[in-house]
Amino acid sequence: MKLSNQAQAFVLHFGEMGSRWGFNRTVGQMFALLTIHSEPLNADQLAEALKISRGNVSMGLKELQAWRLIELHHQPGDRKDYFTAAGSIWDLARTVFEERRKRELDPTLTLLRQLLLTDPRDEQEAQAQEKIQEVYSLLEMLDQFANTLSKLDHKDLHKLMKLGSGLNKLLDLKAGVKAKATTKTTNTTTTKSTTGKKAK
Amino acid sequence: MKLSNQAQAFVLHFGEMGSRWGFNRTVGQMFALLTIHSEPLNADQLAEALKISRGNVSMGLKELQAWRLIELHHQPGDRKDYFTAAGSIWDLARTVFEERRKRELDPTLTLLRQLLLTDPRDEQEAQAQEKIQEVYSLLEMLDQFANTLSKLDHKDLHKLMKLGSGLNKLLDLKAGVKAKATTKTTNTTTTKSTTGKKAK
DNA sequence: TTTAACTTTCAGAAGTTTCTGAAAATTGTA
DNA sequence: TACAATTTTCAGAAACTTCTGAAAGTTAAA
Repeated sequence: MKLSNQAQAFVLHFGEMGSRWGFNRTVGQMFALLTIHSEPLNADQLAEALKISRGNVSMGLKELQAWRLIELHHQPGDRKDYFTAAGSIWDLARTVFEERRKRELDPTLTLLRQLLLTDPRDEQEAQAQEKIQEVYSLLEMLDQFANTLSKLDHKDLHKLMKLGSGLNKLLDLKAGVKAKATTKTTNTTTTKSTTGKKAK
Repeated sequence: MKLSNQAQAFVLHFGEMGSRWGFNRTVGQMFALLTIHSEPLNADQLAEALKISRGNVSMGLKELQAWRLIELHHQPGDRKDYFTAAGSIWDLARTVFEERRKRELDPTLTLLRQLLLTDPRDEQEAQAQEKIQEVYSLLEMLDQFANTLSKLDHKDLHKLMKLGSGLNKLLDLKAGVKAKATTKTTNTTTTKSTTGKKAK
């Protein structure tokens, strides 16, 4: 398994960034590699390509399975386990999204809900309670929003893409007036579609 | 500085979660404390309340300032620096959001854009390129979306909250009467989940 | 059965991040 | 200016995370 420069750069970058998205460097690399490589890969291939130990690969695969980001396959006449990324890019992004929501947002909401149940004992606590309520409202909104987003299918996603930065317009549309033209000119960075081909 | 149970719970939780949102435990705690405490606090008070060293507080404050999440104040006749959270909860959330986008999404978009410039040298690379294009499209969409969201003011936010999970309706609304010819096949792949416990 | 092909586990090593506290730097007042 | 109040820095210690590789475990086929 020799990686092209392209694949190498992609994989290394997702290793660094991966830690931001909830998994460690090698898990991020493994996921990136399984994502750009269309053929299934086995543990030895991953270990060789990423130059990491076999044991590390085993642990990484376990974690990626816990995240439901990879799928196990078998090749006829070969006892090795082969893996691919589970589903389309959008499926993967959605899974990461959803999983993080479960892990990061839900526990916080649970705690805040609990804190809001006890009555404040003095002025100080009353003010704190108010802040907690605000945080709670915001996070709950985010949670619902994420929930809705993650339920969208591929088609809806494309609609949303086409709307682009038109969210403002949508808000106006739904809410009626709002004449206050804040001149929010969302400057849309234009993609240079280099490949010519429209992405599959 | 003695924290109420309520404050204690809030602060500790945000310490744990904070690391997910891009800063470390104590920075998360400091931020949480400054957020629920309505009065400005100085470095010594933070150190005492959170039981951490003075030096650590200094570093944490520096980081919070870099994130533009806190504000410096002075009390007449007191040379100490006092800090409060910068703005409303929504302002804070937006700042965190925006800052993370800059740090996490933008570098990735830059890299992917670069990768898309070089022509694939074989079939394998062509397929990889396609995947990269897909990832790029998705992330760019997210980026624009986040960008739009972070520009919404408090009022728009409340509208959005009221819409709640009505995003679907909005999508239908905007896209015309496109009949539901597309049956939503929401869950595509069901992984054979061995769902082991997360490794210790 | 037994064996060989393969995967998983886990103790300790290596690497990384965070924290402390004493010393250095900065600042305001007299 | 001198000094005291305050903040910042940073070397090393402590805490935490990740990685390796040998050994244990599992499985399929002979």
